[in-house]
Amino acid sequence: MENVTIRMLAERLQLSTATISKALNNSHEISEETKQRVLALAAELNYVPNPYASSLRKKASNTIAVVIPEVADSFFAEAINGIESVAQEKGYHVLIYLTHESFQKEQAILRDFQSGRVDGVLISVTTETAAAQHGLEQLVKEIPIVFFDRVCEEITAAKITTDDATAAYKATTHLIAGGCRQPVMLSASRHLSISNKRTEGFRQALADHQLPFTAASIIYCSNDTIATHELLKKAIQKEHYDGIIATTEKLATAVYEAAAALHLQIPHDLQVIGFSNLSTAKFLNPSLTTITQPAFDMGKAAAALLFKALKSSSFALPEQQEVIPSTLLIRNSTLAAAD
Amino acid sequence: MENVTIRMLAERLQLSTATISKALNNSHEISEETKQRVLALAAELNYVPNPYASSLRKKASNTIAVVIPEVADSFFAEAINGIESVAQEKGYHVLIYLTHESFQKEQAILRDFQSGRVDGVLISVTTETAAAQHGLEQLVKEIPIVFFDRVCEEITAAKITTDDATAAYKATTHLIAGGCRQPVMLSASRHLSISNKRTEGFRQALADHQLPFTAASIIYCSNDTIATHELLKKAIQKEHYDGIIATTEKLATAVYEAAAALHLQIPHDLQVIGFSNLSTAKFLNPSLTTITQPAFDMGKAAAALLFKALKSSSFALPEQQEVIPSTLLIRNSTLAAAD
DNA sequence: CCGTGTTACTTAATCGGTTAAGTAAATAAA
DNA sequence: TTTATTTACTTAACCGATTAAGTAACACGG
Repeated sequence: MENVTIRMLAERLQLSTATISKALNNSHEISEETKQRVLALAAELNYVPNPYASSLRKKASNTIAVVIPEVADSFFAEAINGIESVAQEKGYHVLIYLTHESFQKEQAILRDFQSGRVDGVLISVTTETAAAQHGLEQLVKEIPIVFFDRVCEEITAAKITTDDATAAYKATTHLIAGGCRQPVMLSASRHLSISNKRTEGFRQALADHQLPFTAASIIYCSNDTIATHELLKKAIQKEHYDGIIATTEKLATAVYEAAAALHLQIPHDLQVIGFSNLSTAKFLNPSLTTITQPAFDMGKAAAALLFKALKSSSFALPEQQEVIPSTLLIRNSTLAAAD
Repeated sequence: MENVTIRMLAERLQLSTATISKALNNSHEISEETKQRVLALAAELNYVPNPYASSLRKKASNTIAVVIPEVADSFFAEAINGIESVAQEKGYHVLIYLTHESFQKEQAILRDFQSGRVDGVLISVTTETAAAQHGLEQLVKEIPIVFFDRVCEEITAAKITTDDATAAYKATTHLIAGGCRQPVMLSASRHLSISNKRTEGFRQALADHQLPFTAASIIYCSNDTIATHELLKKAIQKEHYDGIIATTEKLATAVYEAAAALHLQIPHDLQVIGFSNLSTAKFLNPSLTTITQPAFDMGKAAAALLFKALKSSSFALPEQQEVIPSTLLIRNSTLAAAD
């Protein structure tokens, strides 16, 4: 059986395709009676409109893109959840693209969006992304786009972030309160504003407690699990760190792995705080003190902002910013009590 | 600036749109020289073809849909990873739809696919889905579709599964070898073939070890976290289970939660095995013995199968089946040693 | 009774590509 | 030299919906 089209409905009912289209879109130009007849036949024949014909004509796809580094990170998984919940409610479709932290892939993906494939974009950039070289600047002007979590500092655009500097400051203070004198921060990128802000909060907390900030205070880790494991083991042995702030979920578990390999007891030999949304954090051995980001809400907020812009073109999207606070959840991988 | 179209290229080069189209598609009808001129101008003007125009005419969207219950489950997160890796390689786009275990949502989503929005579908059905009522039977005939993990037994269609019965049998045997005499299986559905197969493996293992299979041997849990928690606590207290097989990731952590609430020691009071892909399983307290499903590979296999069908229409997709084995990873939440 | 609106449609152009069918010129074969 | 074939294009239809513009029929106020 062929696909049912508007033309088929028109022929059956001896009406023009224009009438059918308008009837289906509940236009005031069409009589109640005709609308009923059209709707009835459409239901009977199981008519489903071709979205691409409609998109082509209307220049709107009812589709948004989500561009993220990976899904297997509970922050992004939860964020997708938030995004999808809003999109589904608004009748939008969600295309998903994984960059795997590759700036090249990210660029290729974004370039494609100039085709009009999507009405808007939600993006969390790769660790390699530095806004300068990027066509991002250009794209922001051409298509509604909302950055979330990993944003580009240099670009004027809509952004949903969490309070990274404050969170890092709190985490660091918490480590110090637990007796830590040699804290280190594991960072995933030198370029990302999110990383720099966390570094800033970390540095500030060290300064406020008269602890030195040196070259050894930050370790930049790659996305390569094995390399990171080796790097961590060597660094911990050499520098005798007594506290670690892991700024990504993967890095947090990497620390547990390294500690196990070096026979170090968490938290007595080494305190650990992770930026993580793992629902299993409290069941880890020992349970992991976390900076928990409001992933679901950030996803929702980003999507909501985007849809607001899509609805009214007069809405000045690029000026919107929102910061949703993270929470320090104190568990057994650190020593200080809650205050 | 307006979007660049094929017509604009045509006017600039004093050629017909047909020539431009063919040149861009590297048709043999076009001279090398003209192709170069077209490509050069396209690059210069940053031409990106409108996918919807092309989809409309070619009746192919270069897009697939992934329909799953949720993303915040590491099985599905990894599966998406596998799917996306294949899709990206083949130049396909991936639409994602979350059913949140709602059969109604699932139906609405699938119905939309009759519009031609996607060239193929990868689906893992909801816990509520029973094939019979479903329009699934119909859809399978109309559009290439591959079921993965949670399949519909009654439907003849392409399926990628893991060895659920065998895995459950192994898990049960392992519990029994550790001294368990009152094992219980936590199931997420009465309808799903995946659940029934696991039940079957469980039942068989009990029978082979002269243990009774009663109404209390299986607990059906809903998707409601709080209700599940209460249900679990009560059941464990009442029936004095000494071993639990949690058939979903969420249920595994729910068991840890319930055990903590009841002050039960895992594994001494209660052994636990989870069907789970959590990368943190080995860091849990105690580390969790898991049946680990090959999530990434199942995603890849499902996508590969789908693309094979999309490439050649003569390929008999509905007859394809593949079973990829799961692995029992023995850790500290159970007592028996590896054999 | 005439002009003005309103109602309920139809006609035809349009979105931006793709492709079957046609054509003119050049080349090869007979 | 004539016919057949190949090359490199063009023309125009088409995919399926949307929408600006047009129209016929009827109602209504003055």
